Amino acid sequence: MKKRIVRIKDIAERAETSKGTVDRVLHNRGRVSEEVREKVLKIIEEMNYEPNFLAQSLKTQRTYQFIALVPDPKTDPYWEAPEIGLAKAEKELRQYGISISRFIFDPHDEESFISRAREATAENPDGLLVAPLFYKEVLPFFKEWENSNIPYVLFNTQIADVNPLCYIGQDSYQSGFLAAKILTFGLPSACTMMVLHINEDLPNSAHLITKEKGFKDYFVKNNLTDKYRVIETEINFVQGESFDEKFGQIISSAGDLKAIYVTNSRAFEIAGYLERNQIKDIKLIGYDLVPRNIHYINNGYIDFVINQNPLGQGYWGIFQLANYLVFKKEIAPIKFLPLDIITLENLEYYLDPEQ
Amino acid sequence: MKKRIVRIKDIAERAETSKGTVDRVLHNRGRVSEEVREKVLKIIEEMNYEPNFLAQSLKTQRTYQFIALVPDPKTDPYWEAPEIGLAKAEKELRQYGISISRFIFDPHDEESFISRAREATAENPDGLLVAPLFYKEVLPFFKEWENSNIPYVLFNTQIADVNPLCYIGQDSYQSGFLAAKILTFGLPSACTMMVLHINEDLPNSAHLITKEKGFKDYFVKNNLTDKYRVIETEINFVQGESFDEKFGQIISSAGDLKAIYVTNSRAFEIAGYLERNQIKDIKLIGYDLVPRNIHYINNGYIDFVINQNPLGQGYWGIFQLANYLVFKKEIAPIKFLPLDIITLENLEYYLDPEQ
DNA sequence: AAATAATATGTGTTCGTGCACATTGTAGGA
DNA sequence: TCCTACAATGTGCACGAACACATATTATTT
Repeated sequence: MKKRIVRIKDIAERAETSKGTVDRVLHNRGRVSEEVREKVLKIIEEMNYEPNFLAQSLKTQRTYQFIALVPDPKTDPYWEAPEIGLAKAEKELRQYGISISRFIFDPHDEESFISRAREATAENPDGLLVAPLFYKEVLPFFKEWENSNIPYVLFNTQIADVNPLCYIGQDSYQSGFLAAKILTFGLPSACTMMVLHINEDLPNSAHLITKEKGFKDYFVKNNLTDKYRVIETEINFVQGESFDEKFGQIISSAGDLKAIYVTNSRAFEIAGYLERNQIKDIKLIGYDLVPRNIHYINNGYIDFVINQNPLGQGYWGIFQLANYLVFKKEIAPIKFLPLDIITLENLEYYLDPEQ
Repeated sequence: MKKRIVRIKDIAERAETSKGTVDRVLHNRGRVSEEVREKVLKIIEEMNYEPNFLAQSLKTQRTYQFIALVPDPKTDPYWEAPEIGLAKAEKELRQYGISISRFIFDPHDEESFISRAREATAENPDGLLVAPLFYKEVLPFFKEWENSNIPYVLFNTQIADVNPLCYIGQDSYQSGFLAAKILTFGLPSACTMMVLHINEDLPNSAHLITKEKGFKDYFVKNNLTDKYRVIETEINFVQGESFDEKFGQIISSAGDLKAIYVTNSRAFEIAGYLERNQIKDIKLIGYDLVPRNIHYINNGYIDFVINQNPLGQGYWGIFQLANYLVFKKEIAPIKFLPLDIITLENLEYYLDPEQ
């Protein structure tokens, strides 16, 4: 069952022509009579020719510059993970001539995003990976990139009605829906649950609203609105201010509160509060394996987190660009990463970055 | 920041010698004076030479034959998934000269395993991927493979005190532990839980015993033995026999039964029973996304499954062989795949085989 | 000292592809 | 009829590594 590799030379022989001509047919370089062209195409089909990727890549020595337009990891530990994924992809893809430049912006500063995006565009890269945190600000760049035919991959934040090469991330709606399911599973009796947005600029964060909607819809779709009361709260945690006092008031006015669903990776703020006040009968669910969340999973104040796999988002984002540009694969426009449910007992298996 | 690729020729120039000599140093082919050898090695180090994998692979045209010694998918749908993973790895690795032969055995017949393993060994492959279901029978083959220096990767069933290239699969103990956690989370009140082994030859299935131990230990370690009663049952489901009657008796004699933990992928047998008898207050947790389990997750009779990611096991198994033999990477001796918790609300994201 | 053996080092071809360049073929204009 | 223009086709080199083979250098024997 030894599969003989079909080479350009083999095709040329069968077609009674030379490898130059076959090459011209393969790459549509013209200067081939229609008659020969068809004959060669037919034989290519028949012999099931597949270009030898190794030889191709060795010969052309083509290099690809990708740019990752991502938030500064120093501002929020969440953004450390995509960088790890980027680095992993970079390492694996270097031998194919792919290099990745980072253009780092401040996730709380639109202006910094705009100037970094300008710089990135000026570099005229072969592909872009973008965390499009600022909806309004990023739109004109999409246009620009489309005009210059630069494929761009979006991750973390899904944006409707644009045409990226693909989106990589989670289904925000469904992740809210899942959070509701888990909490309901653990709280068979009627109670109050809270959706909590911490330190977020909500009008600019459509995906958080989508999570909240998914969470609330779970109760509607399962006819549980009479049993559970869902309240929504926003809170800003400012260093130095008395968070505990502020949040204590919120809790005491919330009635029979038994569960809190934090829509971003800052569940550790609440876990800290619960620990300081020795509150053990409020279930807490949040997002992401950032170090402080891991700490509170380990000591039991966070019950579950949903892993958004930010590492995988960075990794797959770059890989999709490579798949498209280098390996010429078809790319599905959306790659939803799984909604991993993580709790103390399966935590450690998600910490291995090798995965 | 353009990284100039370092070639053998570059090293030869810097060392004032020829590429032939550098090549001899690189491959320890001898016939090089100690003096030159050291100089070349030093320069290789200095210039940070990394062989161009593409050129290497193109030139050598080395082919690798891997053999997958796996159970017949026709006997149990669980075994369909590793085959999909194998096929995926095969496709990605074909261009590196890797081919995979399947040696399929009957998972209920030791003899068929032995004869397939004999045949596989006789082929003298470059690497083996084995599901070592039969502990006693597989041991002598490990010896043989080690003597012939054939690396072998184990998956699905972990075996102690042998030296595979690596093991790929789950931590059975921890998965039982996790199952107990989930059920306890959903059942805050005291009740009885059942560990159920369906159609299994227990003495030959150490990993199922390990799961059971993990499950039971959860209650011990969390001081819950007074609250929850855990019972253990084995049942064989034979086509045609009245399963419902047999199982009905088991249930009714079990007292306040509120949860069943099925240790293999056959939770669907119980789900079917629960559906036929319209029992809705028994939580059911099992393993794996086989089609019939998916069916019962969708209609609510299975609450959770833990995904053993059999597809990933096949995929990674082959990839580890390739990483070791072809890409010369270091291989960690154990690769535990995550304990994915799957329920209706996040099911679909685990069904995409592309992941 | 010359012949031979043994060791050390250098050169050239090959893998499959892409592309530059060389060659052949043919039609049309002088 | 010869020359030119241009389309059609063929040839050869390069990419980086591996290996066979050729050549140079030194050591050993006669």
